Amino acid sequence: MRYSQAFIHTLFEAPKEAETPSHIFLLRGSFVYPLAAGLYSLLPLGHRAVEKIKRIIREELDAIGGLEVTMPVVNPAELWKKTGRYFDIGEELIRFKDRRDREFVLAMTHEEVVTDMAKQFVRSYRDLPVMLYQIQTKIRDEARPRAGLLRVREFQMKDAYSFHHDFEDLDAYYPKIFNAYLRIFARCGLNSTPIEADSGIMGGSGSHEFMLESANGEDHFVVCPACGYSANTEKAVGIKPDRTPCGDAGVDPAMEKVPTPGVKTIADLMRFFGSSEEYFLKTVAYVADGNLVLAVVRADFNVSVTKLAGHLKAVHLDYAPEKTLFETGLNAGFLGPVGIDRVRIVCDTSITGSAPYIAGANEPDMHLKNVLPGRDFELRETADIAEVREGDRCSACGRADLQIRRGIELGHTFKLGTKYTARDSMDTTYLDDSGEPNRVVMGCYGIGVERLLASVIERWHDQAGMQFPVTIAPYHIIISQLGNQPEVVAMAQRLYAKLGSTREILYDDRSESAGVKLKDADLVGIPVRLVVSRKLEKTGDVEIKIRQTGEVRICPEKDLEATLDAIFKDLEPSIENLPYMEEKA
RNA sequence: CGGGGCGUAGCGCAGCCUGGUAGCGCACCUGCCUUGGGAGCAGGGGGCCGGAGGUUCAAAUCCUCUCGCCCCGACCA
Repeated sequence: MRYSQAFIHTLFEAPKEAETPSHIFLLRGSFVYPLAAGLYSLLPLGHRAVEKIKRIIREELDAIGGLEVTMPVVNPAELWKKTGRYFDIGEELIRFKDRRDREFVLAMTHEEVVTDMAKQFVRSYRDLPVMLYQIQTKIRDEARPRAGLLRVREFQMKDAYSFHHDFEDLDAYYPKIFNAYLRIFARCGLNSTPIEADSGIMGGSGSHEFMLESANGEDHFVVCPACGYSANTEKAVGIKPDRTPCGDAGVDPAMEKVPTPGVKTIADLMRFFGSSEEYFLKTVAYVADGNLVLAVVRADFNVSVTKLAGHLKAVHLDYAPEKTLFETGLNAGFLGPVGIDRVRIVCDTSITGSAPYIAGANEPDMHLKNVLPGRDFELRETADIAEVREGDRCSACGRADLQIRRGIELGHTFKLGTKYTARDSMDTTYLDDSGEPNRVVMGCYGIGVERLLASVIERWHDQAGMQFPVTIAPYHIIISQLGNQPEVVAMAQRLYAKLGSTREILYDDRSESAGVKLKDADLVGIPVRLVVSRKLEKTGDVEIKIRQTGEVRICPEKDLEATLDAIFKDLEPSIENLPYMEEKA
């Protein structure tokens, strides 16, 4: 492709809304064009890169028996009502009516549609297992799109669904998809970290998120440097250290009411009482599916909304409005577990009866000192509902302290089980070899395609621009023709014609100055740059520059093809030595 | 949804406080010239100053309301 015809319009300065590297370079490099918040057009360069990613995904999924389909984005609301998601999902799901007043939704994933398909066609155990996937537009009215392509409202997602005889069959299949994911990301040039993820209210027997460690990620996960345990902070469990003892051992003074006018926050209380965080109980009020719940943690911890929701099996969980508290006779800022009998109280496992705490007295401007769990209030319901912290000891091996990392979620694999095939959902069964009906068991697996492109740029860039891996670069080689002397032009065109039969070439034929051409070549990140200039033409040489390493070599034109073959072989990302999951035969 | 910031040419910005002919750099077009790191000279096109209402002889500028965009947080099948 000649640059002059390629619809590439790079920007010298980035639009001011762009802050993360991928966002800046995608805009500057003429890969994407914003239409509205979280809505982007893919320009030719961006489109080509995305198509390459999709090709890699298809190759890997086809290799494990996946069958590609395409399902509609517009779904009848009825289907979503059947599974309950119509009611469970908030404003993120776009709902509308057609001209005949029928209700529809714009699909954010396709569990309903694909299960409907399976219900129709899967009759016999002979039809299972089967894995169907698609690469299709997904629509989500995100509350806050951000960072260019990292979080958007309309995007292409590879979503895959597998159907199985039973959980054993799903368990046997799961490593295949897990390993395919590792290969997909590796082939795109990314070192992904699979972490244990929260499987939400569905319970389920397993879920992994594939993370790219990145300062611009929005997710947090823990890793144990000793045993390799890694999990989303929403799910991760650390060992909660005991408190340092204080007061006289064996003496448990009686509970005592202390006036604390206007002292509401833990920070204020620490100043007031002169004690550290771990001697306070932090009580937070939530409304879980319409019911008031108090969550109590030791104050050096924070409540994990995900863990609490999981424990309560709640679909909707939110902070309780102050009005609700007031109506129940409770006071924000002075909440505590003592003397409450009508409201459900969940205590974190960090709370033990071994020593007293300071807690809210449930009346305005009052706190209680020397509150002993078990004595002054009942520890009726205890669960791990606290967020893991950096430095908590690993609960898997007990040998090292957990580290918290930031990352971008590249993909998610999930043993769904029977949430969608259950009788009260899509009621999907098959007949086994003895003619008995059995429930189909499912898995689902997603990858955000444009996010993957943005992630590659987050990982592979420098000051000057993007540094694409050869596997997903929009072009393999850019020929920068410096000068317009007839010999130089002839040489550039000769290379363009010759190399074009085996590789994708972007031939910069513009009459721009040398500086502009070289800067643009760096910006758009084509992995190999060939420079043709007057000086080089005289000696019959071509300059080769490798974008990722910056390595430059001068190569005689006659050796060019062999040299490039070796270079490209070298640049191919490896899929060896990944943290593969063992596959059963 | 809460907090903060910003809307003036495709992009980056000045002008606004103190009302009076809408500007600069880059990009774009024409010509000459030039080709190893965002050249040079000359000429040129491009604006409902986000929108609506108000104050005023007069509004990019002052007032009110609205819409949009970005960042932080909340939320995220």
